[in-house]
Amino acid sequence: MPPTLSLCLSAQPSVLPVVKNSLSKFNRKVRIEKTQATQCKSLKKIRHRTSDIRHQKDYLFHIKFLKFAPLKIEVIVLMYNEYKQLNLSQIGKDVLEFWKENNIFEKSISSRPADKPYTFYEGPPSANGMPGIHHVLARSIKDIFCRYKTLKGYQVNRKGGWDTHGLPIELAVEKSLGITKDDIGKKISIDDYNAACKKEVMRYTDVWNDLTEKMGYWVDLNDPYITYKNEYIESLWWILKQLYDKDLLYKGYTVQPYSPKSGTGLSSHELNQPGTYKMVKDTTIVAEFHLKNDQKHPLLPTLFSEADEETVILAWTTTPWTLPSNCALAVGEKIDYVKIKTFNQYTFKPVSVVLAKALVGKYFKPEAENASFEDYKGGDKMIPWTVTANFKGSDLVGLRYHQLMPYVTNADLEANAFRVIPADFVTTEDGTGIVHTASVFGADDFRACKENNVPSVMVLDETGKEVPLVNKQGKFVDEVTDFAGFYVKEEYYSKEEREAPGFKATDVLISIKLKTDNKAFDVKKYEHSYPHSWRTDEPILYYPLDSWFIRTTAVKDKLVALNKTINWKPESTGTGRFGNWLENLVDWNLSRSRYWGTPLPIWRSESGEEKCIGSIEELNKEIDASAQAGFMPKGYRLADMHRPYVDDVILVSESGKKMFREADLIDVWFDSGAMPYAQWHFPFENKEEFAAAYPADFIAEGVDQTRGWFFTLHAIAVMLSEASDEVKAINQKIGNKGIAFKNVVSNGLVLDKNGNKMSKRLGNAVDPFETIEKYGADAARWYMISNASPWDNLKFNIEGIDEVRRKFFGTLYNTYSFFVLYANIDKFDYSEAEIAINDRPEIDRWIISLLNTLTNEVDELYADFEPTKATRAIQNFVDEHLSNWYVRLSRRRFWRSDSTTDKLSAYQTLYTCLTTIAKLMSPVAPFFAERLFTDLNSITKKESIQSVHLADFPAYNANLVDKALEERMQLAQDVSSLVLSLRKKVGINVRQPLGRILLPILDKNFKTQVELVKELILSETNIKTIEYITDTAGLIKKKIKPNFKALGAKVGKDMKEVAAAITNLTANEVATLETEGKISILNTQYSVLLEDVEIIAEDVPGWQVANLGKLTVALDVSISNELKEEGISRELVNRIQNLRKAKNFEVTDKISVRLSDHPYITDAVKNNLSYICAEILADSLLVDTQLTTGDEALIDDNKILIEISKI
RNA sequence: AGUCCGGUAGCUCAGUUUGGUUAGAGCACUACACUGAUAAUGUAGGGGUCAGCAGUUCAAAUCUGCUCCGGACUACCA
Repeated sequence: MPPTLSLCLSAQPSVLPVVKNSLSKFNRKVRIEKTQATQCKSLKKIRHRTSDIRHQKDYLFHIKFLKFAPLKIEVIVLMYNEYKQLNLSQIGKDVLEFWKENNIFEKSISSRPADKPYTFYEGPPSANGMPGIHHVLARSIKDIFCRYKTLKGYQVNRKGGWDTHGLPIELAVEKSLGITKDDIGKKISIDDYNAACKKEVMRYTDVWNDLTEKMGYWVDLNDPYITYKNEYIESLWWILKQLYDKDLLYKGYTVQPYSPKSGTGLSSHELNQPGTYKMVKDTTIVAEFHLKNDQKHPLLPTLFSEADEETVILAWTTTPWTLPSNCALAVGEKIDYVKIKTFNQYTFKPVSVVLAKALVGKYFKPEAENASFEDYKGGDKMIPWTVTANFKGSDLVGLRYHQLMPYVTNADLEANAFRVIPADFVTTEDGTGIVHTASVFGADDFRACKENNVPSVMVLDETGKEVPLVNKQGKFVDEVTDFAGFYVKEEYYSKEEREAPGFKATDVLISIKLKTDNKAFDVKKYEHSYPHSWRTDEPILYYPLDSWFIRTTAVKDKLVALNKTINWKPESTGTGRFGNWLENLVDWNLSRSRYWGTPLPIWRSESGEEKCIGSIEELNKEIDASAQAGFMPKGYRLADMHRPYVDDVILVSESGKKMFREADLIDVWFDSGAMPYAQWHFPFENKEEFAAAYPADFIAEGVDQTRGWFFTLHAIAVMLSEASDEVKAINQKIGNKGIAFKNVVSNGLVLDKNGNKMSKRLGNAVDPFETIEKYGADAARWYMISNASPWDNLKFNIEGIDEVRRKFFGTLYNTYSFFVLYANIDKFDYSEAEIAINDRPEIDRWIISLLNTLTNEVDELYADFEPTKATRAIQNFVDEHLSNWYVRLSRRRFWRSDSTTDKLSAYQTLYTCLTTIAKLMSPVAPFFAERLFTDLNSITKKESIQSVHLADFPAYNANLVDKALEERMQLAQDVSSLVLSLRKKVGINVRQPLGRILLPILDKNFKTQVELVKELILSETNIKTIEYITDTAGLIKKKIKPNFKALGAKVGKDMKEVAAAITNLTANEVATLETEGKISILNTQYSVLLEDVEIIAEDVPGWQVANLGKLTVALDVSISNELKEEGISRELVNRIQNLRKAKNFEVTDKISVRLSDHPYITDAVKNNLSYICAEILADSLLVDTQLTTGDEALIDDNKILIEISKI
């Protein structure tokens, strides 16, 4: 708001004209706002200088009239805000207040039509950790495009949200309460535990809200969705039921990391905790799998080429305890394998082994190759060997072998297991190039076996259920007779047991047995990294567990196809990382064995009857039925859908049996992926709101969410587009094929300035609050956006923010300051009629042309989600064009223009530039843009909007774009730059006028162009005239350069010769080429045309010459007497202006001047008197031979005295 | 290990899609100039094995292959 000038007057209303008249001395337009009686005495203090006003925020004057009755008058002074210096941090705070007081965010939504929505989904943050600087980046990106679309006239609702479930919260609670999972239900009730989770999850809500506000992120925090709310969970249940009903939700078996000590599965997230992978020394075995010699297989004659030959396949394992469960051997189809005849080192029996060719050297000594087999005696160190066959992995596929450790077998196994299968994960880096596969103890193994229909080695437990050979405590089952009850991992035994004499690890016992049985080829200790449970510190097992899955593979093709309709920024993430991931999609494992999450709404009876509940209403009905059957209290209602309460609900099956809830929770990613529906409590409420906000036009998150939120959003949307009639109907209505979002920006990481990941531990994390407080949110945002594309990692350097502040905001602020300095003096308030574009001078039309080009460019870049390029374009315009050229050249027009039209044109043009820039930059720097815009608009009231964020995006007017003008202005800049550079070279400064410059003309257009910008060049460089010469005068020395691109196609490999020939053309030959348009070279082998070369005027002999590309400028450096005097006059003006400034005169003060008499300057002063007086605003200038007072000044080493005084 | 991104001046980044011979900008540094935009501005300068190697080509920062380094995600394996 403009500052208020309060006047306390003792006056009758009739005195108002007098007051107004007095106020006019402030040189300001005034508007009287209101009057009020008060006590005052005289009018003395009204004679304040304008400069006092300019730098003050509040103006309170106690003006006293003696004669009249008391009267208070509040006066608004119409003037633009001026600032002593740029303080982005303060601007941020002020603007924030302004937004709050005036509800600007709400207005930015309500002022746009509801039938033109632009839908944004907020990926919910988890408020159980402190926000970091990377959140500022991520949220800036979200904010930018929402603000941009608002400017483009869309209504952009942004519902906030909180992600509240999941392991990090459980961990934090356990840490703060000092408990472990085992204590839940013992030391602490599950009730209290859940309450603690709810509290924990919103722990930093205030901090987050504070950051959201301070960084200028506009999102609706009043009514956020919260994933732990019953309504939210109910929507999730509804979705799950839709899937369940279409058989897309099923119970299956999968291999997961498992901790036997704590009896729970671990997520991959838990395995990625620091310190879980440790180096351990394990007993490893290369086992011999004896091939059956009575099978039918094409390779059999090769494998058993000799009578009684015992042929085995070698496979290595670091987990010998899995060998009893071996069910297949995996080979790489493209890998080369060999059969080698040799002896077993433990039993000394002859054997033929199969292994990868590349790994032979690992097991066989080169010097023993083809050694004598007859001379070998058991125990010899040199074991002879010889290669007897070669084949590919694909040749081995299908071979059957004898079960290695036949504790458990059955007909299915005998028929379908114990054979060689192909697998893509097999390498020849380690082992033998053949992988021992125990399907239930390895994820890869499990998958490979499934693909090849290999059954697992399992036993039936007491309930008749199939279980692996290792139980959940990590011990072998009874069926593995030799090792029954033994822990498979040494670490599971107690310390005492391990230290007891004669203790041997199970892996060691297994090796001994295999050695004895002639089934071990090699046994060694091997050190490798292996995952451990972060909770118990013991090695984990990969173990098969029951899990609930979503059958995403059923819609894989649709997922892939629809992904191609999504606009990914950057594209490579969508096609590469995300696309490949979809191509290799597996079913989504939804189960988690935890407490704090969304419970799976499935109840089962012991006999396998199942019910999936899709709403609270449905649940209540079932509870009532169950109460009827006596399983539940009558009228029971579930108050909180979390565990343990939900587990108390027992339902009744069709056959009247008790049904208990499946204990699992669902993956928290399902929570966030379901937000399009659950945030509206769809389909139970808000159906219209949902339909109006589906799918999202735009989402943005970190690239780490590719397989997180981006995937779950996509997967759920596609699944529902198939499974839910409600969603199908809405999709049909809005023409959605089944996607959840149309545009997605995946942003990279924020690293520290050395490229390291930020972490509290390393102490290199940047505090966002500190940064915003110190530099302002705008500078931080602008820096992060302009410095690197959102998807590239950002090396965050605090100095870069400072640079942005100085370089961009500083320049823009200076431009604004420059504008208001003169606009306030001239009372420019844009009340005058708009000057027609054609009546504006060249330079105004030029900057307006560029401004329109910029507007168009920035519009396109924002629309294409390229904020970095947009900011760079704006920055370049402000620095290069607006400040460094337009303002610099137009300076005089503002403070001393002979023509009022010209001056007005300058004001209007610069005003337009500033307000347009404010709008263009407002999505990225919302605070500064707001201040810039309102500071200008509040005075002119040109636009009837309260905030820049309520503006329309500047319209692009193609008619205002004049490419020829832009080109010739570039020419003017280039010529000026060359002249200034020549002046520098010869040491003649710009104040000394010079007579002429010479421009060689290369084409007709050139002269026309230059003529139009001639005045700008002349005034910028202080030159009197431009002359043109053509080569006909023979004054120009030319240089000819081959145009390689044009010649390349023509001469191909003779390029070197041709280039040399062209470069060596004589001046005459060049002239011939120019006049005739072609010339033959290399004995007429080639004919060179004008477009094949570039000819530039390189030099004008005898002149000072400079080149830039094709442009050449020659400068006449001779100085006539007249020019010299003019130069001296300018020096004098300069000294006097310095004095004015030193004496703190106002820019507008008129002065009188007296000079001492000095022969060096007297004539110059005489001959340029009117010029000098006009420049320095002098009413009189006297040369006074008697002058002894005044200030000394030096002009070209001549000392003079100058005395100036205000009139 | 796989997939993806990146490696250009001391620093931050353009340029690579479509190959063209002196590889640019800003910051920083050095020198000079300017002094009514002045905690501003202008001019000039130094500074590069375009990560490395090999190939294609008359010509490679740009295309191809391999390698190295950094990062992310996924997987974690005999």
